[in-house]
Amino acid sequence: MLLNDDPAQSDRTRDALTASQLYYLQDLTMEAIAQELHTSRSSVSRLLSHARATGLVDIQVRSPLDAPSRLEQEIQARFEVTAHVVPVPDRANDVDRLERVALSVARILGQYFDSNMIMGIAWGSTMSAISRHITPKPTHNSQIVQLNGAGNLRTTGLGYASEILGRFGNAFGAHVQQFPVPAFFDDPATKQALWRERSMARLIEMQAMMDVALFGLGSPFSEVPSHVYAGGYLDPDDFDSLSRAGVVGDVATVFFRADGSTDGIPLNARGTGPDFAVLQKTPRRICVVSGSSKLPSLRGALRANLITDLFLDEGTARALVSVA
Amino acid sequence: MLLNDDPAQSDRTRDALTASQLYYLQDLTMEAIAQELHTSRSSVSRLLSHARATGLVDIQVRSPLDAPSRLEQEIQARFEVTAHVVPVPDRANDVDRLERVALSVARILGQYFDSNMIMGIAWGSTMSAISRHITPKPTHNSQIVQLNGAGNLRTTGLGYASEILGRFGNAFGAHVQQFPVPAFFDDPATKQALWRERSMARLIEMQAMMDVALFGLGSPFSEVPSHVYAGGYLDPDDFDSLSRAGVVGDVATVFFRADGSTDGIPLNARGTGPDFAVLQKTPRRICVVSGSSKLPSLRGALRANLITDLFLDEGTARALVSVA
DNA sequence: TCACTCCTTGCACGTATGTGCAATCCGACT
DNA sequence: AGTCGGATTGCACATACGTGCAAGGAGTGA
Repeated sequence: MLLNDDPAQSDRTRDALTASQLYYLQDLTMEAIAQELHTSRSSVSRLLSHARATGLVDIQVRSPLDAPSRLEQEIQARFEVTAHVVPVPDRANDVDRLERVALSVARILGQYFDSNMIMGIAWGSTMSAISRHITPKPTHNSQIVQLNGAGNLRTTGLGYASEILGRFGNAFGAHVQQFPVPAFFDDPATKQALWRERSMARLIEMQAMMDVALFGLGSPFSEVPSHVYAGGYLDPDDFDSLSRAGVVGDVATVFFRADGSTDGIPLNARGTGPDFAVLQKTPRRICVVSGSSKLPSLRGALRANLITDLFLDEGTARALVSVA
Repeated sequence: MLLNDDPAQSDRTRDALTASQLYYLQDLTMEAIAQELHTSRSSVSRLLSHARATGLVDIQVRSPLDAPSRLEQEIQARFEVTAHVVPVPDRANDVDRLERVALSVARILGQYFDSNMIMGIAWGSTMSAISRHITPKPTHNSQIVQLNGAGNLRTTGLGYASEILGRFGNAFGAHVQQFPVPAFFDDPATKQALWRERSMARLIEMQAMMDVALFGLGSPFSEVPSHVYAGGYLDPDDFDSLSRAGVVGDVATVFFRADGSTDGIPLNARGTGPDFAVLQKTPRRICVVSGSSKLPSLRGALRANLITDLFLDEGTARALVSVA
């Protein structure tokens, strides 16, 4: 679970460190570094890639705090969340868009997570994309908690969700707490019963102690349905039920309406995601959104006060503030 | 004094920020960025240079804390200071060596200085080299204090020292407190008198409140004499006096012996640097050394407990620990 | 000891990046 | 309006960099 405890890697890491110092702190060329390290230039190139990929070298882009973009300022003013607008050309398709937002988040995420922290994470296409790109950062005594179950009629969901979880845990050297339950129970009573088990209670308790929550948004009725809605988690009856209840989206499979309310939505009694009350107590709640099809969902999440830090692509940001 | 208050720069800075995000967070090529920004690739290259030079982009090389080099560990163990060994090939000449150590320090310095802090800085060839390369970092309500006077028989020293001070102040957006006195008075009584002036007292008081001190080392009797010893600050009598007193070096024109003591060194009564007692109360005391000719001086400074963080080139580090 | 696999290295190539230079733009002063 | 200096731009070139590939090395198992 730890990062560099293989002693064989130690030499490589040391060289990577030296190369990084020479390259990034002293502006030598790779050629010159190769000479000092008695190796070839291409090896140095690879060493530096390695250094960046493992977080030995950390490149931050810091908005000089006085100059957040106009969009970011406006979002902050209107919704009281810290916005990070990711520049993405409007002509980009939804896949690129998601990928680019996820990549940016993955690079920045380390700034929000540190030793002795607990981070809750959801699953879905957004989280999956992020997980594939996180820049590692070594931490101690930290934990990753799964926010909601991932099993469905076809699979236990353990593979998919735990792959995501695992990448986060690995990148941060954190202990991973899986949540081995289906996304939705058939019978609410089963959920009630299971929740009383001590093993589950422990997990729920950890969720209540999260320092950071990281999640995307689901949007059931848009042209580009999210993972939950396409993955066999819900059947037609469920959709009807959501539709009748006026649901516009979900966070970690907890559904909400345009006004942010969740009460009386039947599916929530069977779902496994954390009550919004739990999320609202979490100090930092990072939401990642790409593509304006998620706008209605985003507005609802904002109304529900689920978000403290919002990452979104430029087009969606513009759309968000375009209405009075 | 502030960094980007020229509104004309604002566009450029915004573009630089966007380009940086695309380049460093999304791994686009400059070509692709040029298209998104509707400009030429070379302009993007220049924008990125600009972003790096102004600290918009911050590249850190973080030793994964479990892996300081053997040298760094040993220095830590033996002298109780945090060591940062800068890799420099042994065959490098003294000028390169100084330049490379200074460059490294200049890039890292921002990590030690923040808003609401006071940093005391000395002058000399080391400090000058550092000042020429500092990566800017915006801070608020911070101050740079000159540690010792710089005037000599030929000049008031204001030009040289204030150029260094100015670059630090500029890089951090900090207010600069100059110390407009000679490095050494002819008559100790003049110093006494001046120190009672309120304008001076205020400055001395600020020194006592420093959060960080940054200084190089002087070494009077080595083959490569430091700035103080070559710059017309001392006459032959002074040298004799230092020699007789067993002086091995100075910090901010305060002289000390091999055992770190300063008492009874006549020149100190006429010098303008801060008492070691003042330095010793400063939480962080960063010393930058390059070239093993400064070894005796460094040992003395270590004995005097003047240093909490030591930056030095690899050769000097090896020499430092080579003696039992 | 040999054969096999997996990992690392250097080479060669194509692409990406930095930079001198000339053209152009912009603001200022006459 | 006209002219001048300084800054900014794009081009073209030289250099620096990333990466597929084949060769070599280290480790493993028969």
